Amino acid sequence: MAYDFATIEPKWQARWADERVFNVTADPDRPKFFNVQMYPYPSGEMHMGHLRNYTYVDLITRYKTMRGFNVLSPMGWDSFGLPAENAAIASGIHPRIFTEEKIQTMKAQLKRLGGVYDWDREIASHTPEFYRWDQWLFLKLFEQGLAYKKLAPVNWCPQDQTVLANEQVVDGACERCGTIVAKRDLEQWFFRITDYGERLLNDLALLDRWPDRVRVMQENWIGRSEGAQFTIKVADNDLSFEVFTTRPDTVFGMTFAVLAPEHPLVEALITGSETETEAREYIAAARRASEVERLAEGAKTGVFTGAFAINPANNGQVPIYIADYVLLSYGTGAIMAVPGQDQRDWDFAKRYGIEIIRTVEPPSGFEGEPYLGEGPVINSDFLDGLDQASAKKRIIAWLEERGLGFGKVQYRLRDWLISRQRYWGCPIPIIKCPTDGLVAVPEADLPVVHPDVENYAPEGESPLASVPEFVNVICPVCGGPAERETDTMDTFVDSSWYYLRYCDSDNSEEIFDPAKVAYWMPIDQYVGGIEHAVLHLLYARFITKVLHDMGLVEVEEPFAALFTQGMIVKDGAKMSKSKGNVVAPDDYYSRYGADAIRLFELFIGPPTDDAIWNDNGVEGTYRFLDRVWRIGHGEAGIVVDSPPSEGDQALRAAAHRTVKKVTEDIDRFRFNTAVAALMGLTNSILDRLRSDEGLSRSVYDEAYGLLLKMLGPMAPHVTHELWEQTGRGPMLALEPWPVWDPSLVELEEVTMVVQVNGKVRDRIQVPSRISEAEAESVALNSAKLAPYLAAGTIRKVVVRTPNLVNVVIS
RNA sequence: GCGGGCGUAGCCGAAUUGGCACAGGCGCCAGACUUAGGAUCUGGUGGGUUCGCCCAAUGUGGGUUCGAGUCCCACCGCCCGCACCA
Repeated sequence: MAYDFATIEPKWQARWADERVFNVTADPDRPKFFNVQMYPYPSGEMHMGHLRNYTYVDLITRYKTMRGFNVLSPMGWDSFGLPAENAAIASGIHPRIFTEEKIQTMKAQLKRLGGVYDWDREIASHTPEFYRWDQWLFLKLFEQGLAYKKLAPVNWCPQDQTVLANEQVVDGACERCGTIVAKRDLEQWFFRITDYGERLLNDLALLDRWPDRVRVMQENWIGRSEGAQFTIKVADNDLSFEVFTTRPDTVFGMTFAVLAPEHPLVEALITGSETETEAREYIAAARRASEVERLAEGAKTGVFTGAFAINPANNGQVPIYIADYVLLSYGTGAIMAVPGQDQRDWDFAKRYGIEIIRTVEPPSGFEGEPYLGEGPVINSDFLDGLDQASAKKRIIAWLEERGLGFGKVQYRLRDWLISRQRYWGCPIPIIKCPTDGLVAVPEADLPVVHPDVENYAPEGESPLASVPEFVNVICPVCGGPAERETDTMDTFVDSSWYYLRYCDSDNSEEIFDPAKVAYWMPIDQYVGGIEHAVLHLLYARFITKVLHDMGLVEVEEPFAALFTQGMIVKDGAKMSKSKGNVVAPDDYYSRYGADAIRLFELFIGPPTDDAIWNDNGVEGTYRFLDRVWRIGHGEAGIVVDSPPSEGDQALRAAAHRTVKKVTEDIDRFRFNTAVAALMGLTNSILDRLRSDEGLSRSVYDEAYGLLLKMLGPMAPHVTHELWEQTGRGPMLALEPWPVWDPSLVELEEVTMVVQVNGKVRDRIQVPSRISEAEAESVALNSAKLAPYLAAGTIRKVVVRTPNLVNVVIS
């Protein structure tokens, strides 16, 4: 009879909760394990793709618990954000009501899957109890000058009616809604993450249990480059501009200079020049162009300003151009152009007939085009003959001696734009006073609770601005009338520190107790999607370092180990509501139960890889669990009260080998092969049960007990029920993880392969401790080898005990 | 363009170190049970076979090696990241 998961599942879910099996407190006497999944946005919709992650995290919680760790596995909700707000605009329902309903739905789904968390520590970022500390954190950054407001050209999403951080712009489009972003000059709040750029880069080396590709992505994003910055004077007037270059060694090859169209000096240079009209048209066109068009690599175009620059190295005069291939936002927004050693400058010089001077000797036979490789410096006065590294040092020293420039490290990383013109986010705790400027809300007045509004739709500014009772306030410094900041914070601010709050979630006096954080941090296993490789994960590292510097957090890095799981793909696309290819779990729950779903999620493929959904897969794992059930209920064969046969002994050894295999596979995140190994063990038990002599009770009890324990974290409901029903104990989750007997794992006898010239010609059972000489002798005496050996002369015998002998003949 | 990864059966995949290629599952075929089967169970599932075995095979072509899915080179295809960053 098929097992009754519909009864078993609620029973055990209730017991885990009622007996508080997975609720924990800091205990310095026990090794801790802090297991966290990136807290989800409460969309309310959970499909098979989501369940994969939750299954992994729950498996780790249960496995590490059985391994003796004090495991903290909390859950929370990234519950501010646009979907709730957009739903509110559409329906008029308050985003809080909408969000809290979704949270309840998702929580029920997690419980239905059998996920166990310390729910006492549940947090939700939209609650004043949580966002109060967002605001507190903001004030701490503000005090230190790490939060500041400035007028800057920023990314504006016309669809969402809000600004976006650089990290949220993908290929020139809003990463949320795909709308092409526009540039706007706006006063916005920034976090000074660039102050931490070097540390964020260097400390990537500490993250040896992160995927390489995530580290590489962060490295690229931070984008460190070494070079020099120096001043270039404009001929015939007092103007000058700064340039940054990574190739100061090629300065003698500068044959023109380029300013970005938005560069502040441009106006002065073109006014009254013979190319003024042309230049103004070019600048206007560049401003009109979208980011995507600007970034599309194509023909290098530009306009001569009519002005000339003086090369500080040799005082030669070169033309100054405006060109949109130079970006205002990187470096100084102006470059020295050296076509001999730079492809872009070469393209531009060719187009406009500008002189090209090589300053690096290309290898003989090198044809055309800029030379980017190493070679002796030429045409460069006192640098001639040097290699590139020496020339760089020499020219930087030369510039520094004369006060013309200096060596510089440049980062691609920009400050983090954190203000948003939306309703459903944490209010920024700042008061704008006509007398005192930007004033911090006193800590005692936190939280700045965000008010109800009539209309959620953003219209260029935050909906909070439409609430006079909220906006109008007394300045805490001068007591005069003032106005509140109405922007809200990027939700990535919340997620940059939420995991710390899990350590002390109901603290109403401080953001957290540093002692509790010291016990639990760092997170031993962090699990989430690759899409956060440079967003959340970089911000969280930054904020952790800030809190470390404030003395609140001991660790410098929050996530000791990172696992990024693959997606579930169906019909060639990631499972998502918008693609219309989601597989909802409901049918599978009612037909096969939670354990079969979990097991298939584990089995579907290597956890790091995307996996293709298979409609029949859950049925397969269900069949497997049903076999396990029938074995436990004596429906699958015969258990006999007699001493173990040879076959039984082999099964016992196989069971111990499986313990080793499964333990090692879980430790290295190879859940798919761990499940396969358990299926293999089950098949082996069935073989013995169905054998003519039956399976001896002692071996059956041991092997089946091991199977249940190993399967426990994967398919917890059915295994807990079987554990209890077969009288093994009251709570499988609290049993210790099994250990394998090394003497059993090592086989007594192995099959030795005997090859002739690399082809398998015989297989011989030999003792696993066979000596090389014996192995060779056994192999050469093989009757099956005789005809081959007779046909030639033995040249060599390669022996790899105990697995293989290869006889080379000719 | 730069950087990284991948390519194994009809499908998903396994193969810690260079050492028996394809574990486990899906699908398919046959049989059992059955009023029935889209349930369940059993067996099979590259080709050939005198049933002992033999042969072929890890995208393509080369190389190193006694031995290559694994290492090296070139090519083909797919995926990911970065990309006018000076």
